[in-house]
Formats: sequence, structure tokens, C-alpha cells
Amino acid sequence: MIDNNIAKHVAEVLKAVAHPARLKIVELLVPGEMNVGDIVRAVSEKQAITSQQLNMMKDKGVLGSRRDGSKVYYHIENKNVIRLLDCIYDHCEQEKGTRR
Amino acid sequence: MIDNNIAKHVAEVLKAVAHPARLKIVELLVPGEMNVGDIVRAVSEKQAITSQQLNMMKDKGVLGSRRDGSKVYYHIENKNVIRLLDCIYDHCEQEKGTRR
DNA sequence: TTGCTATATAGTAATATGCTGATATATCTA
DNA sequence: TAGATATATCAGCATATTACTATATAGCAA
Repeated sequence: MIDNNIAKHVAEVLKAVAHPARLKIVELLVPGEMNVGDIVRAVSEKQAITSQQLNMMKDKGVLGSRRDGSKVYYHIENKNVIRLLDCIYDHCEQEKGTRR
Repeated sequence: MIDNNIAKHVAEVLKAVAHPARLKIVELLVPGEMNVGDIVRAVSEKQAITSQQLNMMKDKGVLGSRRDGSKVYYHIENKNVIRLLDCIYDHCEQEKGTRR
């Protein structure tokens, strides 16, 4: 069976993206980096909460960031979450097609 | 951008498996169904909490169950979580290989 | 320096989650 | 039926998460 520490780590990563707004943020960053202000506008959330979520995902290793002048750009650091999202979105498509 | 309701649903599914013990349960069920008692023994958790987690994942559509006599067998209902796990475990393998 | 924009953080309240011990329910066997 | 086994559920507590407001910090430009 899966090692306990690995299970904990995997659960952390999953929890980091298991939130509607955070899924959207990750989706936004798939094509490339984006600064906080643009992200805030794109997801239509308050600045504070978006900043908190960005920091949270950075803590968990999902995102990374760099500052350029007064702006901070976030990007996907853990590229595997992209594949994760691919799996999930495929899943949604399938569900649509095979709706019970 | 991803639809809001889909985002909520995806987040729910992710949250359902984003827990060390629940990841183990799902892993156990990949080869096929298993009854509650065997699951409890395999994950070395208390009966009550395992039952709660099984029910929770069933609620979220991740698992399904059938009763056979006095035993209840759980199986993976949402097959896409298997692919999800594949992604994640591949990710862990890669991490091991490219440890910074 | 002042003021402006961009981002982060602190404090807090509401809600959700995780776990426990106890109990309830269902099924089987004698 | 009684007793044993299998599973589910309840009540309660501790902790975690979420989201909010307000405030703090960082960089830029005048």
C-alpha cells in the first residue's frame, strides 16, 4: 500500500486545488504566468482572498511566483496538477456524455 | 473559463479523496470491491471513522456499495479517480527522480 | 518626501471537518 | 427467540478552513 508520508503529501496537494476558486486560478495559469491583479479580475474575487489562496498554493508547492517591479507574477510550479486537471476535465466531459 | 457549477463539483470530488486514509481506501479498491471489515483491517483505522469515510465518498459519487448478507462491499463508482491517482502517483515517482 | 498602485497579512467570526465513544440497526446462526 | 457479527449513525469536541474587514508593506512616480 501507498506509503503514509506520500499519502499525506498527495492529500495536501489535492486539498490545495480542491476549491472552486483555486481550480479557476490554476486553470488561468495553465497557458502561462499571470500577475495578481489580473488574476483577481479574472476570477472576480476579492483581492485579499485571492492573495491568500495564491500564497496557500505556493506553500503547498503548486504555484511559484516572481516579482517584477510592483507586480507579482504567479505560475504553476507543480506541472503535474495540469495533468490532474486534464484527468478531471475529461471526467466531466464523460459525465456529460453518459449522464444517468 | 470553467463553469462555476462544474468547478464546485470537481472541487467536491477532489476534496472527497484529498485525505490520506481515503486515498488508501481508494487505492485498495482499484483491483476490485472489498467489504467494510476488510477495509478497516487494511487501513488500520477505527470502524466508525472508516464507515464515515466510505459513506462520505459514496455521497460524493466516488464509491458505490452493495450488500451481500451481513457484509457491505464498496467499489469505485467514479472510475476517473483511478486515472487521477495514476497521475498523482506518476507525479510522486517523478518527484523522487528529480529531487531538488 | 507624498501619494498612488500592487500585494500581503492580521484579526476575527462562521462554518466545516476529523475523530472519538457510545449506540443503533441489520443479518446471520443456533 | 437470543446472541454474535457487520455496519451505520449519533452527539460532542477539537481543530481546520473560509471569507471578511482593516491594515500593513513594497515599489513607483511626481
